[in-house]
Amino acid sequence: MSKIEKMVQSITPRDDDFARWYTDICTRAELCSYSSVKGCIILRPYGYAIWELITAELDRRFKATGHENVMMPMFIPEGLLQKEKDHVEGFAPEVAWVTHGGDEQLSERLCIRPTSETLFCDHYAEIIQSWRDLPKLYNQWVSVVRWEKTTRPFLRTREFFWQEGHTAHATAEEAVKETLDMLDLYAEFFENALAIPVLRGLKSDSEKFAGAVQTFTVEAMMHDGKALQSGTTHYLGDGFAKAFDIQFTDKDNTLRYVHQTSWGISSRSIGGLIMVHGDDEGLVLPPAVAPYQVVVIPIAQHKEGVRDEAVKLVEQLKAVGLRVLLDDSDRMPGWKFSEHEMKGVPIRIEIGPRDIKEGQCIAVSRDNREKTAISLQQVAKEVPVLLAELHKRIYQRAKRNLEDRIYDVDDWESFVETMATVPGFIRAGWCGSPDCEAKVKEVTTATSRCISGQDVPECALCVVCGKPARHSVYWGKAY
RNA sequence: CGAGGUGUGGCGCAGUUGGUAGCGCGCUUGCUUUGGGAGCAAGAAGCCGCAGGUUCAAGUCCUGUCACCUCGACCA
Repeated sequence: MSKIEKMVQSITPRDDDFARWYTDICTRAELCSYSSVKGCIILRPYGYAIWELITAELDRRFKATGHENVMMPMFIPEGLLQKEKDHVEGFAPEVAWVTHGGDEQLSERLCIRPTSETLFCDHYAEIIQSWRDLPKLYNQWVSVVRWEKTTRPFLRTREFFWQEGHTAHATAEEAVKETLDMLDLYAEFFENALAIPVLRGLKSDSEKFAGAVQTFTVEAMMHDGKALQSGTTHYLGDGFAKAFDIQFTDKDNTLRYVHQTSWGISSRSIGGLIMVHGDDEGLVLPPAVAPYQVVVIPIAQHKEGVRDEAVKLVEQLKAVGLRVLLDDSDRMPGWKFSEHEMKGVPIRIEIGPRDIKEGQCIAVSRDNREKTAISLQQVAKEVPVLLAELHKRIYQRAKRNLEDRIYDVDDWESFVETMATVPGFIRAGWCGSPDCEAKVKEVTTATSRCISGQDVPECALCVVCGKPARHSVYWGKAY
């Protein structure tokens, strides 16, 4: 069997079967393994390292905007979950229950948190007395459980890892501002850390969070044109406060209910990274969340001086704060190239006897495989530039993919036709009626991804019923 | 929950009319190699998902059961 055949075998080509390509990358790049429980994955060291970098990037942003981390229990007593009517209706079908402690049946069953609004509310009712106690800007990094029927690594798992922010404010205005500020923070994170451009907007009533007044979302487009809801922020109003009796004495000595928000980003974002940037060679990681930003591969390292030069190179790069791996294993160089491409390492540096003679090394960018010869004295200066350029390139490529595949359509027939034949989003007017929205879903399987913040032109009509449009909506098929 | 499919070394698979398990990759050790997945040699590793049944004899046939996969349905 030829070498080329071997390489082709190792991973399903992206355009042949996107779904298989995706799961191939998950396992071949050693991000995760399937566990013995359906829908629960094992995050392997490489996958977990990416998640750690994602959490570090986000956590830094949360702290900088005044949020504090806490840790709530993982169990919610049934009675507590049921306090807010819409909330329990939304989540009840997919919660896992604990019914026994040892051999004894519990007097009240406990659900394993699918999300923690109820726990935070219960706690807030206890600790919030005065306007001086507000705002409460809490966040937690935990896993939650939702008993999904169809599961896929990272994209939809029964247990997943996330952060959930929960805040309580004295006024509605302040809570709404928090909701929008966090939406902006999420969008900035996706663009600057993950190099993923997003659309941000409001969810329709049928798509919003159970118990929320308004849900905002950042939606990303995957390489195959499907949408991935990547982060949501919810304005909860005072509905939870009333259900949980979270009141405070305001400056004018009257009792008021708090106004709340919640917001989350999950390990699903790793799935987004794969599906936005990956190619037939494997993963492509943006430098900010790459466990190794540079891999140094010595060629013929047993030869005089090669390993020493490689070690010096690594030290230079580490000294400027880069995450660097020296791959001095006894594999063949070609094997190492393929392996680190599979893992999405942004920059590979080759250094062999030939280069050392020239006083240089060869840097190869993962996304375009372009080779640059760099003088050994200049690596610490040049490599960060290459990393920044790579980030910019993969962001721009993803942005073109998003923008080129948004279609403006104003009649129902072309809407159905476009949705059936062309991958991507459709931007079209919507009257706001749930019936029209439901019809889109029924006929095309696409859903309203978000309502754009832009004003609707006077003349615009609902693409379904033809009545005057109240919103401009992005429609698409979603993961 | 409906329809279909698959369970055999770590992974991917073969196993014919029933006769007591094999291939590729990977793994271990040694030597030679090293600029796109190296070569040679010697090794280790499987009661064939589980439980019954038929048979002199079951990976293979029958019954039951469990798990997983695909497509639907479902999925704040």
